[in-house]
Amino acid sequence: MAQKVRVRFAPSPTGPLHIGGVRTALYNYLFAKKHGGDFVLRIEDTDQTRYVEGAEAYIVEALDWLNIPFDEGPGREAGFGPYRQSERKHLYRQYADQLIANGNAYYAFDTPEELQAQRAQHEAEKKTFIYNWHNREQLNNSLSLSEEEVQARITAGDPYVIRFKSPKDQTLYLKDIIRGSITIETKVLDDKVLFKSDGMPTYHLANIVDDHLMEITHVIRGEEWLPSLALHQQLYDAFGWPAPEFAHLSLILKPTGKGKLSKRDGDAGGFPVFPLAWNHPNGETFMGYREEGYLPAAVVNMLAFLGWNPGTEQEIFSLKELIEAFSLEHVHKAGAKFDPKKTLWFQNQYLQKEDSALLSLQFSELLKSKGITPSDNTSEIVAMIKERATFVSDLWEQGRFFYEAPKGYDEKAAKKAFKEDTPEILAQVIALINETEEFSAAQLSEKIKSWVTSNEIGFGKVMMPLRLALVGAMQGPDVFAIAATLGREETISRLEAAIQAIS
RNA sequence: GGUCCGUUCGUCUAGGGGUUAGGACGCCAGGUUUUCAUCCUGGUAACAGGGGUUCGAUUCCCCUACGGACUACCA
Repeated sequence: MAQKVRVRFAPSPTGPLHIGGVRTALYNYLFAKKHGGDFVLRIEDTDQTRYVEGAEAYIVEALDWLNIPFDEGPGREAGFGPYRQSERKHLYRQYADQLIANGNAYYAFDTPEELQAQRAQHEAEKKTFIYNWHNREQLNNSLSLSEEEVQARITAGDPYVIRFKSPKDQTLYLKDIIRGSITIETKVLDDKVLFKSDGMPTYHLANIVDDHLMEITHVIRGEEWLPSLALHQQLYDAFGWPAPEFAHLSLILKPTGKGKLSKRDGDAGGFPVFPLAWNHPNGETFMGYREEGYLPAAVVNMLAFLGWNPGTEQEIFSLKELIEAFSLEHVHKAGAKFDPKKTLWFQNQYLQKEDSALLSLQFSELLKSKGITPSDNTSEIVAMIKERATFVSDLWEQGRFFYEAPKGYDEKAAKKAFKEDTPEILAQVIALINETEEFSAAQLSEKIKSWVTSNEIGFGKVMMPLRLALVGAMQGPDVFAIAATLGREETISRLEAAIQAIS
């Protein structure tokens, strides 16, 4: 079959996109690109009551930030639109009618209250209420009522829904790319509502109609849809349409404890659960990977490996490599616990790979926010300290001594490094520095080291106070490199300050 | 409760009838760096349990346990 691969990501705009959703989008994207296909974004907003302002824009922005943009969707028309189900409203009714006409669906007049009462009663008797073959003749629908009465009630404007007529005795053999074959007896299925009394289709109907109309070839979605697969397959059959292939992704679980990852886990564990920060209209706020300083490629790489693996031992993958290596057959069946520590590791790997000049642009912004004018050599400074950082924001703690003289000295280190003879030694170092023609790390290193050796002073007595005087703590890159970057004048000034502080 | 899905180191996972059950994160130890981090080397640690099938099961089948999803005129 030479049909072009078309997949869709179909979120409901009820809030921000959680990383589980992001992963579903990512797998869809990777699959589409691997097969030279299209990645469609469809907004499933058939439930008007749950619509949240800004959610759709958030989804679009998140996918763009992550570099997994959709080819088609709201604002990116390609002949299959509109891409919001609310804008496709007029399409669905005729399909529901078609199913009634061919005997696969029926009208039901039961009110929500009546159904609620049925459920309550069944529960009291420890039974499960299922609306299907076993009781639909006793309920209020076009299967139990006469044709005249049905017509009369519809004409009178009685509210009704349209339900799928699930067959009694059929065994369904369903296929899932990840899970293999699944067997279902239709007698346990209920007659799902396809069309609501408010004139909107439910997810089930809209989903099948849209996937068919949009020529979707592969449905890659969350595991929560697995129980609906039987219905969906029956719907395709009832319409006489070829069904797409299905792949159900397992869920992302909490790092500790039981259950799936929820938006609250982020606050509890101190890690983001959303790609972008989100301010809910109701006042709730959630942090995002972008705002916490994660690189989008790191987030994508981490997410890709949550439930999938390439079958090799490589773990760092560019988006291009992911597309190349991705396959649904290698998606793990079991749910994966989310690991914030591993995410940090991915972030660290990507920061190290990031170009220092590029990072220095962001670091410069950070410096400005602290009232510091970035120097011309910011890029070289970043190159020196980035291996100690995981985020751009770490660069400040790792390199602040390049921009301001130490305000004090680490107590423990000072106790160890600053001795009685330290002022004398530092004074001699200053003298040495003044003699150095070219103030470079190499020259400085050469000069001071040979002086230490020939005078048998001991490296600890020189190097430790030197570092402490320049940095304020026992950390950072090579002391001579620091001194060279600081410049002759600043270096001497800091050494003099240290002498002052000790004496 | 019912239906469906799942179960390999603490975590993400590879493997798949005969392997010293491999890698990564984390953790621990050693080395390099006269600091710290990096880096390198090594270590720790797993086939949920019970029955089959088989010469042989971690791998195939069944049961149990545990985990998860679903069970709305939500998606």
